[in-house]
Amino acid sequence: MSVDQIPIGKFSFMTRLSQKALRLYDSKGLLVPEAKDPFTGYRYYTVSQLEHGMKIKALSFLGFSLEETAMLLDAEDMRNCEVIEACFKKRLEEVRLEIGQLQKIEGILQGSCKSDGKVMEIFKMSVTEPVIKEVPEMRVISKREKGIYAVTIGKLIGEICACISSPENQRNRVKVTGPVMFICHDEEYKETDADIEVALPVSGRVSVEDPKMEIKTLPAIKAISVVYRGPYQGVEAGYSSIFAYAAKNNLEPSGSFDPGRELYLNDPAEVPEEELMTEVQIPVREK
Amino acid sequence: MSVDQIPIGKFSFMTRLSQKALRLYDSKGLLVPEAKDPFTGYRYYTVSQLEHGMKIKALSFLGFSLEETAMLLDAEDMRNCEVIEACFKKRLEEVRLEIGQLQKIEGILQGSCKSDGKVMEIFKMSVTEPVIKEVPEMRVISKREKGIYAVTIGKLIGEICACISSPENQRNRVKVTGPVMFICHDEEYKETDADIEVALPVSGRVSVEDPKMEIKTLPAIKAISVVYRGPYQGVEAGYSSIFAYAAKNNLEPSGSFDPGRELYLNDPAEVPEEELMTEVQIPVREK
DNA sequence: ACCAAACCTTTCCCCGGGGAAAAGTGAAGT
DNA sequence: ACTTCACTTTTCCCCGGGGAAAGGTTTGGT
Repeated sequence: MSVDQIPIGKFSFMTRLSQKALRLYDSKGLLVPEAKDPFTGYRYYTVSQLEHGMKIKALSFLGFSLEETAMLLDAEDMRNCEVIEACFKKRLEEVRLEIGQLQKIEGILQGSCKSDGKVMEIFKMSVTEPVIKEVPEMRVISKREKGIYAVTIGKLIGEICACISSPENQRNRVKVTGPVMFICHDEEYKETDADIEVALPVSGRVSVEDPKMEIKTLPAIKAISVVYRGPYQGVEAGYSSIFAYAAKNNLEPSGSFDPGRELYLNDPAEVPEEELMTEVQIPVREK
Repeated sequence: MSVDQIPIGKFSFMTRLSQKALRLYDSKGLLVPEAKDPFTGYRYYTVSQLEHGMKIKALSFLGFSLEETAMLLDAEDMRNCEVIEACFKKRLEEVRLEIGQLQKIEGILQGSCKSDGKVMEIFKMSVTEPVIKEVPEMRVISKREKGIYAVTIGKLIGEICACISSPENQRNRVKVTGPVMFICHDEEYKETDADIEVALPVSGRVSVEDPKMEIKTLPAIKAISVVYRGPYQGVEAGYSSIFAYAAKNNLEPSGSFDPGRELYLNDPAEVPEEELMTEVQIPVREK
């Protein structure tokens, strides 16, 4: 074996990349062995490829996908700093989101591990009795967008709040007349690319700049409503008790033609998440 | 559609589980629709299945695998609290590990995003010039185990330290004569189930309790050594520069017959991780 | 020169779904 | 009765490898 004819096993040992990973990188063109025996198919790497392998390892440690990794390495060759920086910032955002997510989970697990014997309580979320409500029509400022729930709802709330607290709207005595609500336009549940509308009831002469932001009147609806209390990701308990109630009382959720709403009754920035209150309203009609 | 003949679309809307997920749960036996049309294959769920669906959603939000979820739900039915608790504790450990991991990544990304223009520096890790060293033989206390690097090494170090600081060994004036080291018995690199030995040079009359802990003498070796400075996950830079040096100087790493060693020259509890020093030694012989 | 051990190759299944395509079916309106 | 649209079904490919199997190769020792 000449110096620059390193078979995969040794190269794996040198770079601390598994053989499996190396073969994958070969097939994706990320790290193609310098030589390949045409008969046996044996891969042969060179010493100069060590460094490249390590860069790949560093980037995938940071959680970049192979596609992004390839792009970053290209950009590095071209000294295209901006692309790299943008990509890093994006990843930083993602990582922070994941950390937040995991910390929530940690809190929940910790809570239920401490209070031993009460482990089962995870399964029970507190939900009020369903009631039928006549919800009057409402004038709202709203914006609709596609995205991921956890991200997009927060973003839209921020944008709407920023808008109504603009100097002009302050001067016009624009007032908020109800809690912020989320209107779910998807029939089927989907985590990504969900069709999300966030609305905030207002009164007064509102002016908007953003062309995608609307002032409109939500129709009056007859809905089954429950109030769910607890961390947001358990909110489906509210949905489930509504649908059970509807089935029992011979009502039909008119989902397709009038979307369901969620009202955020208090502010996650002010109360711990176990005390968050969310009202779920699903429009119904008699069968 | 009778009340308890809910097709998949509506059930998806009610439980906030995607159709894709529901079909998967069906095929795995986690949540099998109450009825299935034998001709068309249509799945029909019932209102009473809503609750079960929500439990699955809660557990998978917590990051349990489908297999674990199935087990947990079984255990809940049998009121088998211990199993549940054990499973939760295990998951809590995992989550904490993941959080730690992500926070490291966050730190690195943050560091390189702030100092703009220096984004490329990620790619360069600081490594000293390789040197050839005659490493003398050494009497060590060691323990060998299979596991995951990040977890097992720390664990073994703890156990060994606990052992040498036991009252009996203190009385016998047992002394630590060198840095703690990790001996890598795997030829190929593997992340999980790695064959890990941790050793600490000692002198004096050492007594051990743990039957898996050994007192032995590591052979003298001739090795290429570099000192790597920086956070541990960049240590492969050290390996890479060693192998490049070996190739250039016509030396052959005798990996298979004498394993490589890593010496941890300072303590992660005392210095920030950018100042961690790790010496890598790869035994060689002339070709 | 031969054998065995160590090494390499490819292929297929697994995780937990998302996305898309091709095809069959239901309910509703004309 | 017909069409049409909305719904459902299946199957296949994707992420980033880990694990295993079945088979060819190279090396080292005798």
